[in-house]
Amino acid sequence: MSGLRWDPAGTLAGQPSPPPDGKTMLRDRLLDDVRAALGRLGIDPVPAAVVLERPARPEHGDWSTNAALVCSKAVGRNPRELGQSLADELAAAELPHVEGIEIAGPGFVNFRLAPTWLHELLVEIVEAGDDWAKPNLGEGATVNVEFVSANPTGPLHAGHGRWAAYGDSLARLLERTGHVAHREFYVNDRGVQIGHYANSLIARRDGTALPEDGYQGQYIIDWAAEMPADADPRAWGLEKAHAEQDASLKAMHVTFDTWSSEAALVASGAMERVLAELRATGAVYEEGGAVWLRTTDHGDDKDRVLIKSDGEPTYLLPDIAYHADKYARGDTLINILGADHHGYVARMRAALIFLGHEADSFQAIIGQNVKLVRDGDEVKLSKRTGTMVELADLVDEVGPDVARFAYLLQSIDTSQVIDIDVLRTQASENPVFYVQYANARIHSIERKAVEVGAVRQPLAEVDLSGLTHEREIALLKTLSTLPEILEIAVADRAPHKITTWVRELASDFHGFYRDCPVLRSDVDPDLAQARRWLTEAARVGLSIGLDLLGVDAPEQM
RNA sequence: GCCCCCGUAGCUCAGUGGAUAGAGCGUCGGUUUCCUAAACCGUGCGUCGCAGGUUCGAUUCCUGCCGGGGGCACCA
Repeated sequence: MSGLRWDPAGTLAGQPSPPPDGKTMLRDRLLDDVRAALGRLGIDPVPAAVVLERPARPEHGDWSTNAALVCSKAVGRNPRELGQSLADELAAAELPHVEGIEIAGPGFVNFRLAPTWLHELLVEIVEAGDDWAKPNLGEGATVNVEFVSANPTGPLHAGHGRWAAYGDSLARLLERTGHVAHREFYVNDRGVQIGHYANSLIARRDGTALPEDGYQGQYIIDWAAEMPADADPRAWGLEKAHAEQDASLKAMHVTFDTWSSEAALVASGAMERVLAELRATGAVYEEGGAVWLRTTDHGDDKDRVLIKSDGEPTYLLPDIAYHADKYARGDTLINILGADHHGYVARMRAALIFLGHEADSFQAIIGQNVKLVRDGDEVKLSKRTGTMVELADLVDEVGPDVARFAYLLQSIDTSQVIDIDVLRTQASENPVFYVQYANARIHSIERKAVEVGAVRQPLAEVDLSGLTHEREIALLKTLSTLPEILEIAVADRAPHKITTWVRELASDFHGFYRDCPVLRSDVDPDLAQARRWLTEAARVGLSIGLDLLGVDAPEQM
């Protein structure tokens, strides 16, 4: 094989031009070829179930298709025999980069690719840099992501950190895939809890007994001591809680575009307007002195009260007004909620449908709760009882990177145990450092190169064909999966899939670093240049992955 | 009773329609004249909770059951 080079016209010598949209489309091209070959074998239409997938085992090649398994019944041929015909047909087509086509197992057709496709990929990654792997799935669609939304009656606790990390990372994922994300925090600065909170501050300031429904946390005592004598405890308390929460979130590198005040919304008359709108749909009725919404029309298991028989609105009514208002800041609403709120979803969706919104424009993500462990015992997180671990303290102790990575290690569907002692004392063996260390090693190579005067030649002048070591191939293969990982992660609302990928990438880089020296004197100069650029591609991958998690990529550790 | 999530290696968890189910931690052992050993390599006898069903094929989808967590207000 001759060396693969990048020429100024933007085509790869000896290879077809890359697709104009710049997407990594080898897989799509291969699938098209498979479908065309099936057509020539008389299979029409080709079932949608025919797909290309990555085999679990390397000896099964780089790509595999289930086509023969899926189609055998329809054409009355056994899968292996049909697979053989398909393999022959595809072999005759002499597809680019395809080095071998074999039939295996029950009838899989496996493709083995030449390393040239990975060399082409390397060029694509390096040329695009941080703009690589940006599939435009959203096409500019606006998405409102509401998360955390803790009551403004105290500081955030360590459990809130999970929602902060998850919500922000999901927003980053949406932004990378062609959506416009709007991060929003809803402040319930109205209602009975606020009264209890203000009264607790007053009691602590005056040294009187805490009211029955008061907040017992130490922070109330501290804050009351800070409160100026002439301050309005309610207004001051709300501002104080907001400032503390905002500071904790910023320490985690999470910032919001909008903090929405429930009190301001209600004062604007939005609640009355939304009630009138609901009445206009005929979905509102009175019974037992209360005003009800017929949410059972749209999947709820019982109707819900909007206005209690004492004339006071329930929490639901302002919440409906709020969600309706959010559509001004996003065509799709994503709400990230704790498991204890799952019952709330059906009634809210029903209300929004009555207001004319599409059922799937409101997406609730129900995350499982966080258990906090310290000294081997669970720490209950409650503002009321006073035992709590503040998010600010946790982040202060272990840093934002350790915290975010820990929160994003697992699926949001799994209840999570955060062991503070593990985060703190095992800091050096924490998975986040494993990934960051890979990045630090990349930069250390460049620092060393400068030190010894090893110049990196322009990519266009570098022969990449020497990149055939299994470590080099493994690293490139993992890089190649990022676009599809991104698609899956955003579709599943699953940032932890990025965490998994970035750990895999770091692992591949550490293996490469160990076995494939870049600057050592006994390395062939052409190969050394190719490895310099492979290192750069790895840097791009780590940078994109860590950025999606909101974790820094330090150049030195 | 009804609804949601989970049940995979000693522990913490990935994987979610494919061919012999994977990582990290822990255990035990090995690797360094030149880019950071925060690394690398080897070491795992797992009924993928149990039973049916759908499918050419199920840890993955469906149903039932068992176990764990969370909900089921004219509270928020």
